[in-house]
Amino acid sequence: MQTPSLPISAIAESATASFQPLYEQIKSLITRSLVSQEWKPGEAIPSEMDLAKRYGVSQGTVRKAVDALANEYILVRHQGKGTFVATHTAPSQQYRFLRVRDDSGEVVHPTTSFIGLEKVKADAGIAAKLGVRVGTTIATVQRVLIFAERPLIFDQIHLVNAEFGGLTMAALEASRGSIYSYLETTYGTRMIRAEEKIKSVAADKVAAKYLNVRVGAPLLSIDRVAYTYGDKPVEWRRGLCLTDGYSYFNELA
Amino acid sequence: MQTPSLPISAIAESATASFQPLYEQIKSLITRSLVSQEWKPGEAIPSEMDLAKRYGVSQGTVRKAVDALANEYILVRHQGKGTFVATHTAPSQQYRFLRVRDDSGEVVHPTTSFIGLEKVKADAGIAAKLGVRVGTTIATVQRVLIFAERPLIFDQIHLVNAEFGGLTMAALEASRGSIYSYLETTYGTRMIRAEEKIKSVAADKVAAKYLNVRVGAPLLSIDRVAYTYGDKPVEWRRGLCLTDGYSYFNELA
DNA sequence: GAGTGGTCTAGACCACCCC
DNA sequence: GGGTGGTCTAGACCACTCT
Repeated sequence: MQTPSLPISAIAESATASFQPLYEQIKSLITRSLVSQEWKPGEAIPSEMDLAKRYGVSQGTVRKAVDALANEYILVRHQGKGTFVATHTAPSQQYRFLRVRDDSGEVVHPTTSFIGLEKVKADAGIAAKLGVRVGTTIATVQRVLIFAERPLIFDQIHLVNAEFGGLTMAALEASRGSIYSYLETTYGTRMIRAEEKIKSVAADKVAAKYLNVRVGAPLLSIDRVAYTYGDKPVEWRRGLCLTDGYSYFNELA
Repeated sequence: MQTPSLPISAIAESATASFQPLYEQIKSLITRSLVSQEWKPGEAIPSEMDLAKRYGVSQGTVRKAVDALANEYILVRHQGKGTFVATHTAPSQQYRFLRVRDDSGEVVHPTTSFIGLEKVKADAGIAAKLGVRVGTTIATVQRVLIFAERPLIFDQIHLVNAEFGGLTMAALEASRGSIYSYLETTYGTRMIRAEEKIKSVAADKVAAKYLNVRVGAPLLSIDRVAYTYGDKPVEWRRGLCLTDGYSYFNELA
């Protein structure tokens, strides 16, 4: 059969000029359920057969949609068990976006030392990066990441407060893990993607103090905007990183 | 039918303990033809139906293998025309691995100024990175990349000479494009993947001279090993990069 | 054994390109 | 019109997990 019973959005879809494959529509529908937290990080989603019935398409089409989401690390498949909403809480996933490793390529798990948390009003620069109005309340976290006893990264992390109300220093310190895993378990918001801009800068007084180097020492400045489901930006951070014995690793394909 | 006529390698395969899906085997067979240059960069490979007949599998299985290779930018599909071996020669692909853009994210196409070419014997460090024996002849190219009239990157590029015999300054200068597109058209060797290690360093005398900055200015040091078909390393380079008005962009997923 | 995802096949029709 | 890749379906069997 070539013309399947169409999913809910199909009628609206066919009215638009741009053609969208069925599996893309299914992908959007699944994403919608993730945004609405029908299925939360760590939980199993319905089986492929069930989803096929629900959306009125074949199992193969659901499979293609799930394949795409699994490639983006939004879902995770486990043969014989089911398909799960991806999570940052597993130890191996705690620092999924951290590309700094020791020079040999060995992954080093850092510990965190929190410095402070304050709520500020967004200026034009940060408002643009986070897609909010100027003056929106932003939570700013300062911390140092320590690799093998050495302070290596000084982070300033800016979060949209509306998304993460009630964030406190005490809670962060108690969480003892990565910020992302805390935000995920507490607010159900998972970072699925990020963009980084890297520069080489000289250490200023503040960075020099926290990283224990002289003013003027060369550091990596790593700017990051992180996005949650539906490509919504929710975090902007700047990390200043010492690269003495450590490097930023990247794969190009 | 569940048991298809098996591809050539299947008998050997079934004897080994590790199971490999058919489409992975097809992928290897296609890769083998790329390594042997049966199909060269820019050329079309046989249609999916033809490949299916050739390997004795269904079109769907060939499709899955080609899908994987297309995702790795090793092959490129064109609906209605065919599937082609990917190439670095198209203008948009000339600088596929170059992640330096101006701060707004705009792609800037640099021009090249070659400084010199010499052939040297590999020391232990470079031999390890390129997977060759110590003492193997290496061609070392020095150049500066110029972005909007400004010298921004000073590169030292090391190539396995055996792979690229007869490389001359004159040929490089005449090529007027990226090194990769020259190597690809001249030697049929295409870079399919690369790994970079980034540090922040202070400019030394040489870099300061070529980049027109003071000694000690902070620069990105970008180390790269590039691999061709079959994950064979053939190039190691170090670029020293000014990040004044420009940044290194990265996508994390 | 029942249920899940993983692989493979066979055949249909669509969208695109070129003759 | 004929060939190419792109989408979708239907059904089979395999591999893994849990009970």
